[in-house]
Amino acid sequence: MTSSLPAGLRERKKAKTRLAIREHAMRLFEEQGYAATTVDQIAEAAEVSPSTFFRYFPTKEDVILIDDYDPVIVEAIRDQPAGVPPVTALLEGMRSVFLALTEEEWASERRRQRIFQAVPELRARAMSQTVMAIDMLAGTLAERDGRTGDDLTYRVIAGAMVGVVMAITPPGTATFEEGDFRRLEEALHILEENFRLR
Amino acid sequence: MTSSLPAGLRERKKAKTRLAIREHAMRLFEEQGYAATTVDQIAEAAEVSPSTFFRYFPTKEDVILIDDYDPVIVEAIRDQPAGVPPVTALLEGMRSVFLALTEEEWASERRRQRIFQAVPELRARAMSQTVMAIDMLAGTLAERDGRTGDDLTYRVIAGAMVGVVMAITPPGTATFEEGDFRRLEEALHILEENFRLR
DNA sequence: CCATGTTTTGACAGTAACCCTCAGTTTCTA
DNA sequence: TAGAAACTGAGGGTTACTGTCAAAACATGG
Repeated sequence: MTSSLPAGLRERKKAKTRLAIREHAMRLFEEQGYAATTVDQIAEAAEVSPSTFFRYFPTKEDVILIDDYDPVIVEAIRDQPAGVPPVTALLEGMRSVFLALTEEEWASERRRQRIFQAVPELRARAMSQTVMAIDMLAGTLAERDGRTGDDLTYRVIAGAMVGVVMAITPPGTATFEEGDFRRLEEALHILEENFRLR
Repeated sequence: MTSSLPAGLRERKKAKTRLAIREHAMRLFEEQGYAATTVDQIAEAAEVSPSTFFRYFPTKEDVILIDDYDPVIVEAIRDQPAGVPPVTALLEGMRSVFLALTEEEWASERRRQRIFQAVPELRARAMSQTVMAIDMLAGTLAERDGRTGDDLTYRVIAGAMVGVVMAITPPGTATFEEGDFRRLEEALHILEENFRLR
């Protein structure tokens, strides 16, 4: 999932530059804080010009906000067997992706999350990113059943799932990781039993 | 809900200034677009200095993002009779607030929403604001039952409700208004019937 | 190996949001 | 009515972000 075809020399260099910028940015954010770190500093540390920074990342926020796992989760959901109902397909898809992460990837993810939590501005954008995932998930679930993503049923299920994930992520210490899966399952059971209109 | 006690002269003048800034900002956003409108223009139109603008609103975004209805909804939920289950209390609380809005208030709300939709930056912040409402709703629901807002049950219900609201708000044309209530009820029924784990 | 076109890059300048300080004025309180 | 406290206006400084343009690095056909 990480290794891709080397394609051309140009592509490889680009990927390298991109990684260098992100790595140095994360380090500087941790050392000095997000606000105190200027784009110029990141650019200098990564040995590129500030304008190059903005060619790779449209905003300073994006250098840390970019999430690589969304497309992978979509794939995993698509791979669930046909009989599995939507909610279960969602849950199992997420589970399979997260369980496949290496310890290194978890560590990197935790670093990101820790920086998010400390900076309200970033937290806000991360949340809105999560909300946008509703569309994607609804589309994937609908497709599995030969329907379109406009179908209210799939939008509702995807929305509820995303809502629950956000709700059970503890406000302060939140880093969605392995142990949190048990809580998600518990939450879904609670929802199943308590979501009664009358 | 709009009229408050005049308190002192100072308070009244402050409220007036605040309203003037918001009104002129909305007008300019509609006329020239959000990005093309500078804070200086808004300040001049409202006849205050730019620094005064920032004393009333921490950022340019906040001038349009501020939502007056959250505390009102909380009140309405609190006012639901004791026997009513959480999901219904939520729904009925929202209904009572929205039905009480005057046509003028709906019009103003629609203006806000229309500007949101056009500007991705604002949409993002509006969403994250909605997500933050989960905490508030969970707390209110829990309190009704003599529990604390940490209780997973209430967090899950509030999260699912907020997720569903966001999911059924159509991506493009969205302005959450009167007719959308029927859709919310429909969505909740769908969730009730289809949220089965196996 | 070289000539061609495409992509990436860095320097520079400009705009606008945002923050701070310092007077001067207005409003509240005793 | 005097002093305290808050509000206001002006100006300056920092930084994120955009655009242009020429130079350099790379890919490709002969």
